[in-house]
Amino acid sequence: MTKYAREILDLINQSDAHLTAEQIYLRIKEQEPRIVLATVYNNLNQLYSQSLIRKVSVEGYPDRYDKMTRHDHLVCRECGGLSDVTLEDLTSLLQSQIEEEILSYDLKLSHICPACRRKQN
Amino acid sequence: MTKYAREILDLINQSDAHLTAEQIYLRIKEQEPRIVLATVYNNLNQLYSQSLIRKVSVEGYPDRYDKMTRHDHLVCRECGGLSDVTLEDLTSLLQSQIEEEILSYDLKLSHICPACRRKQN
DNA sequence: TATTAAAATTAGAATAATTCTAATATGTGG
DNA sequence: CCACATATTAGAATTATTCTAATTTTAATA
Repeated sequence: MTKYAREILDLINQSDAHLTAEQIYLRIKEQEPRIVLATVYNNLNQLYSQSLIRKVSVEGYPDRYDKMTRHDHLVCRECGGLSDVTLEDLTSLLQSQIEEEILSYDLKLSHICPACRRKQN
Repeated sequence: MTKYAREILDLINQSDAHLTAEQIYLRIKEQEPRIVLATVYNNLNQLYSQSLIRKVSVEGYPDRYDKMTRHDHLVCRECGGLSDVTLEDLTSLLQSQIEEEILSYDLKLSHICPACRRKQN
């Protein structure tokens, strides 16, 4: 694994935010001023295809990258904001209901985040 | 609801495919040759914000539109292909595990579709 | 150590999906 | 029929992401 790949992976694993490629680029750039956005994308794609990171896509927003630790997501219907939530592992419950072999699953719960709820009232 | 909105909604409700905006545009255009892609997007956005249709986003592919009927999705890890699968409704099981009010949820199961499995071997 | 080949990175153009803007058309209530 | 609101069109603009070609770095080898 290259230096950049390592740094990007560490950043994602250490951060609780759900960073976009652009945000990751800006963060890494603080330490590595010569890095370019395409390199970040290249590395993210590689890390992703090696299953070292997750990609979270919410319609209307750029993809965000996340650690592999098992957890689900709350997505705010208003602002698209993501937060982590850990619910019971549903793999076997789901697998028992279909023939198809499930490799993994992705569960997103939609809600209104506290900040947006405040704005609404 | 306008004529175009109605036609787009009907198309989505009648089709089992998970159509992209572009595909919807081409289909509607057969009957309504003057329609323009932006109109399709406008109408899709409106239908979506009225909760009359769903939007399914899989990273790496354009958003697809789907009927509201309760069901989950199988997403092929290789080709991004979507298929429907109806598993038990998990709302109350999930809601019982967190305080936050869940408005809805979106469950995607990742697998390798039969076509891609054949290619692999 | 110098040479080479492979892999990674850079720079910037290209692409694809979607949104925006301004002008025009259509529909609707008074 | 008029005036206004809403929808649609045309096409430019934007955003996220990928691609291409040139350059740099790395690793392996003579």
